[in-house]
Amino acid sequence: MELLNDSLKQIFTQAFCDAGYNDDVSVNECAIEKFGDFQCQTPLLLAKKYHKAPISIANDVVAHLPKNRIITNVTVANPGYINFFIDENYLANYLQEYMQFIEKPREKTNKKVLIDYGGANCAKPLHVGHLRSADIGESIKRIMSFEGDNCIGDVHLGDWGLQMGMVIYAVWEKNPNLVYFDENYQGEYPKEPPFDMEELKVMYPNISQRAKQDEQLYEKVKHITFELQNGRRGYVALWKHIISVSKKLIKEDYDKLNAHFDLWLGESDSKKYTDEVIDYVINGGYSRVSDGATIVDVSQDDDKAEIPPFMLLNSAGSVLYSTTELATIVQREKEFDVDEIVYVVDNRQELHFVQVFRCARKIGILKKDIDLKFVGFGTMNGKDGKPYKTRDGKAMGLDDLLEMVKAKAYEKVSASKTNYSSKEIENISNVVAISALKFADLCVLRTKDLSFDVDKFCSFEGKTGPYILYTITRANSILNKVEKDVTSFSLSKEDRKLALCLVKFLDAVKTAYDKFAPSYVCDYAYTLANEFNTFYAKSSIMYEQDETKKHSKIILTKYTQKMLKKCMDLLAINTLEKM
RNA sequence: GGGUUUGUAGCUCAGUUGGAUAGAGCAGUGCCCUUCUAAGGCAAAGGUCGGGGAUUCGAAUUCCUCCAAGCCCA
Repeated sequence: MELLNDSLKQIFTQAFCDAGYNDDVSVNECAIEKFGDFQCQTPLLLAKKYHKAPISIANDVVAHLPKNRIITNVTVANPGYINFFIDENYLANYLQEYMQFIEKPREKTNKKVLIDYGGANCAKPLHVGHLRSADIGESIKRIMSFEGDNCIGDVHLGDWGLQMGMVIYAVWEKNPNLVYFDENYQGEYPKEPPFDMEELKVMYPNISQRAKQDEQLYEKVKHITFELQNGRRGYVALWKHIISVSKKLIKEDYDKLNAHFDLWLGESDSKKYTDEVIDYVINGGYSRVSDGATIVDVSQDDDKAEIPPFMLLNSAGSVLYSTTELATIVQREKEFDVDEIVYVVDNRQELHFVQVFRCARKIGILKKDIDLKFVGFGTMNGKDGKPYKTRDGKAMGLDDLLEMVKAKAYEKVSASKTNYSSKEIENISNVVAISALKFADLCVLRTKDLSFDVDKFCSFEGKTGPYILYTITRANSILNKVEKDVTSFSLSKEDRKLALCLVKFLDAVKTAYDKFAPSYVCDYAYTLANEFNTFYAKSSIMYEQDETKKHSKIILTKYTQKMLKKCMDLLAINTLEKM
């Protein structure tokens, strides 16, 4: 279908052309509502080029506007704006077509995108820092899919670090007689892990805490990790158990946030490509040795400041985080044949990724020109402006936060609605809590740091997730009480604002797509909900006497409900039928 | 020290390639539930857009400079 923006642009381009101005024309929303739905500011931009007053250009153009059924009530305002409204009959038809159009799946783009947005560490519980990556990444994946890209989400677990050594130590401490610790053991290791999920949960925090004060313990853990990475059989077997139990735990947490990954790979999975990468770099002559470390220079002439070299191997000859990252890119090309990789990670990692990306390009290890995108997000800060920590200096656990918000929601639901069963109250408060949390996280522009504030996440009024959910339930409530299959539709003056808002959905999604920023979808959802609530308060729908008017209002209600659900789906936030 | 990001209402944040009167939410004020869910609606109030300079018909937006903070690298 031809979108309104394109039609408008076409009409104005024609008019400018006929009036003798062969230029790029743009049409945007009118800044002042009473003057029009849209406006064209192009005369202001052309004044200099044609040495003419913008107002006279505007008048010229208006005189040449081609006949059409879209634009009405055109006016020219100083110093040279062309303001106009959209014809209501046209809008009514357009809206109906539009609602059908967005239901249909987009044409596929042939672009295969891998989105890296988990980053949880095995054996460590998720904390508030993981919230943004999961929320933003999942939404970006859905937005890109909506626009037709073929998306794969990878959790990219941290499964190769010191925390693994800590857990192995904890297992040893509990039972040093297990076969995993017998160096002479040659046989098969047990299939069942020697611990369950609940036990695993406390192992890392316990040892981590103690290792901070106990240097001997810390050294032991480091040694275990070293032995694990060098392939000690018993440790590797135990490590596999830790990974599998850990994945279940982590999946539970991500499920709560509605973040669903297609791939459950970790840092260790790219291990098989690291030797190849190292050979490629060294034999290709791309590296040099500096202070014992093997590095690759990645600075460019046009850099304002010198970008530090990419480090392939440290002075001890060990593989580094950056090397693993490079190997992961190679893995993603070989195994998944991706065209683009999107990294949804904390802004603070930008330099690291710039080095990795540059190194990958410089050494030419990739077969095709993969688009490597750093999509950084701001840090969750405490009220002091520094990365958020609880009183005992730790990042707040995701579970603790969830419980707090849920308790607040529970209080609210059970206080206001007495006729709900306890099960319903439980379910409603759960969905409300998650929506509050996710929406608060998503509605701030991705790149900005955001201040962590429990009260904000617990707020259910105003520009919040629950407000959107509430609006949907209000619409549902009406739709459940009226005749549903109405078809006659015409727009009255008072309802045109809601209709105009509905047809802006695709613009919002497009912006979100271009900027990798779900906040534009949040913004749109809020504006639409707000518009609907105004419409709701102003007019009685069930009791409307005029049949045509009533039918039209029902259809608008249905459209709004659908659209809001669609937005929430793109944000990966669950909605409710009633609350 | 180098780089980078940010500074907009009391607080948290929007602000399209420079455009008309800088917008929301929260907090606070005043209204609106015998009609569809008041987690709502309406109205008013709240601003030297960090300071100063430059560019021009026109700057929160571009440039320069200074101030303050965060982050990364050393």
